[in-house]
Amino acid sequence: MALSRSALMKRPPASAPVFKDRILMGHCVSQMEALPEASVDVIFADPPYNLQLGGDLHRPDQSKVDAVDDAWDQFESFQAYDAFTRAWLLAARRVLKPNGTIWVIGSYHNIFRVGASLQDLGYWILNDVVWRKSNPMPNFRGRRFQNAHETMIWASRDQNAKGYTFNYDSMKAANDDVQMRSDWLFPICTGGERLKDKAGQKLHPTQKPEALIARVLLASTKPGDVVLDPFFGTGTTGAVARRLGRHFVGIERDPAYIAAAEQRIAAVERLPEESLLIATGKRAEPRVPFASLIEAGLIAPGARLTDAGRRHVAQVRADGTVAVGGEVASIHRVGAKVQGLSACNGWTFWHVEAEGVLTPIDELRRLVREKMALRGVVS
Amino acid sequence: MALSRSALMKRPPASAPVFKDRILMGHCVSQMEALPEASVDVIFADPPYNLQLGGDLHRPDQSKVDAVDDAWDQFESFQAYDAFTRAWLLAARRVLKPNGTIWVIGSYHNIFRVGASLQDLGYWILNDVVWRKSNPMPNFRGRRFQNAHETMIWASRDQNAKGYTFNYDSMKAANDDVQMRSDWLFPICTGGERLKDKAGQKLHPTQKPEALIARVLLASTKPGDVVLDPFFGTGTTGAVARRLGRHFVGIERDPAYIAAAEQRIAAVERLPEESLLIATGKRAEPRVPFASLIEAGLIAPGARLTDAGRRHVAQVRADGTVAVGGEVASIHRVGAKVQGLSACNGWTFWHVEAEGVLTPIDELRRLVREKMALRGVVS
DNA sequence: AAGTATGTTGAATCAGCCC
DNA sequence: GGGGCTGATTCAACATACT
Repeated sequence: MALSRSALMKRPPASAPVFKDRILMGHCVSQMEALPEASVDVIFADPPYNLQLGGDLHRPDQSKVDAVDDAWDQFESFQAYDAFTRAWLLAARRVLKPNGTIWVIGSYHNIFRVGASLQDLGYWILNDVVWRKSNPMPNFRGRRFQNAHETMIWASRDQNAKGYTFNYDSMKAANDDVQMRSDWLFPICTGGERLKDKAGQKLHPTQKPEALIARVLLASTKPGDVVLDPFFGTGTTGAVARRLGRHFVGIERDPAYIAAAEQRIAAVERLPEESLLIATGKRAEPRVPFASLIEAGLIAPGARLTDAGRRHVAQVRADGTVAVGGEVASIHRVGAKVQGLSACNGWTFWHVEAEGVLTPIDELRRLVREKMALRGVVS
Repeated sequence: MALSRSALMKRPPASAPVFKDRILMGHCVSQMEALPEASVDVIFADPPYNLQLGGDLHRPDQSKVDAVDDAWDQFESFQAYDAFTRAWLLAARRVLKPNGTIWVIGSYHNIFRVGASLQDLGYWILNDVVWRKSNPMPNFRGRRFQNAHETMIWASRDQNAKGYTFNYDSMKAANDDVQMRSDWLFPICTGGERLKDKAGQKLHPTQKPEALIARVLLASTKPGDVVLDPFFGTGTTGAVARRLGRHFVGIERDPAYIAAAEQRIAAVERLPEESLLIATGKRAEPRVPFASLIEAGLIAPGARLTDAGRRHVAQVRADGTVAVGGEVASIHRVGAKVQGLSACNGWTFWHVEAEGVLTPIDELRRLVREKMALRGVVS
């Protein structure tokens, strides 16, 4: 057999476009419609905010605030903005893999409409995440609270999609060993990170900080995943994806932005492989049937298991089940039964006694796993 | 002014609308329709969130989470929820004075629909304000980010209403003389503040902390103003309004909640005029994720950490974990591992080397904290 | 009395795999 | 695709009991 199955599968069909690590010029809806169905793992979208600014805004010293007044941010009405939102969210959903997820960032001007459209189209919200800006623009007129945050919505493609990527252990380890919360603190994009034109003016009005996108991708993608950004702008998503060993697809209408993004991304170096590994917890450990402990000779059929308080005793049977009284079932079922609970982790509940010392059977499982790793059974 | 229980229950005569400091029993829409037009200064609304919970949820210790499964939170569809939302927002808008404002609190389950409806009905959003919970419930299954905040929308009755109340200087003074931001940190309502029944069970499943409502009223009302709460529950809004010298109108369907609210409010003493400023409590030391050091550029992915004696070396990964040998985990876990201990403070154990000098990463954490303090984002 | 250990609880859309 | 089994998963406050 000359060609392995995996080799065959890796080759893209001749008809499918090679679209990874490319910027597609054009409107986001038509460009997404041209992409293969179910082909991207994550979408990060920073759509127009539909800012409705009245007149010009001036600082207390009378200098004019450089507002977002680009043509692409103007919509005639909420209805027009909704129609646009639904169109691109629909096209995005087709491109997303069944277990893919989407992130959309916005402010109070547009995020409520985006969130409602997401729900209407069948997406299932997983979290809303607040980007707390450590250095937001002040409210110059003193008529409102300082607008110090933006909102990101993280949603799966379908309500019942349970297999989406969330690097829980990685996030927790990076956050002092407590769960990562839904409010994140980052500075806005300034200084050397902010792209400027030759005149020293900012190239894009709403360039997002790379740190923000980095946490998004580290949380919800694996190395090698494909990340689509339908409002690519100057390519922050592409730059971060490349640095983190993810593939990107960008869609952008403005050739000037595309040129800036290409130059920017080309200068990005991918981090070395070993810096990109993701912390994994117990969930990623290989399964070990309890019977393996018997087969490995670590526990003999007929041996007695007890809980830490020696209140319950179970007898090990040759087939990997255990018995308490007339009850014969798995270590988990029996552990639950004797405690009157609906569930129980038998690995941590049951112990074996040797010379008066109790050892949790989870310790024996660890030994089995070590052996498996040595034999190369487990990659 | 003494409030008797019978006085609280008295319905206002239709001819002379004396409706201040009363709880009206009934459905919020019909009760609001019976109120005079343009008669209240501020509305604070905590509507049903339309949580769509699946099965039971258990904590890791097998205890069952007491879910919000009350009938009033059940809606057949998003469409049904939208119809309900539009109905009460419409009735609320009629009751609101032209320069009045409305606050609505919600979570990602409902807040996007509320926000879109507000905009559709002609309200004008002034801010969205994030309530950051200092002690939120964890995500027990580790499948998402910890849901650590709720969102409040603050809106004026009309786009062109410029005369709404915003106590800018009061807010700024209460916030160490920097503008009050749109993200507020408060603990959830527990302990002595949480109303309990005779059996010691919580009286209401979603009682809000008084401190949160107090900041809302101190920001957007003047003493003597009338505050309407169409989902009065156990009367947090009424209690805070009375304490702060504002009038309230409550609407509530459940007689048991009304009885509890009456008793609660009757026990509240109005604060003396001069003491109506909020006290701000800052946490001792803000938590800094190790990942923040990477995001701040103080440590690069791939950098090497060593202990003070240079006996151990760990490599920093892009996701905020570190690695020694095959072990990938937090700075704390890896520090414990290499020393053969069960625990370790990674902040003081690990160092970075620059020009031959070892610096504990705790020093870098200190720098991050200083920056945060300078920007006023600690609290 | 002061500190330590243990138990309880909160607006929650909270599994993955094999057969 | 459905059914069944395995076995992984929590943070900050507050309350209570005990040393």
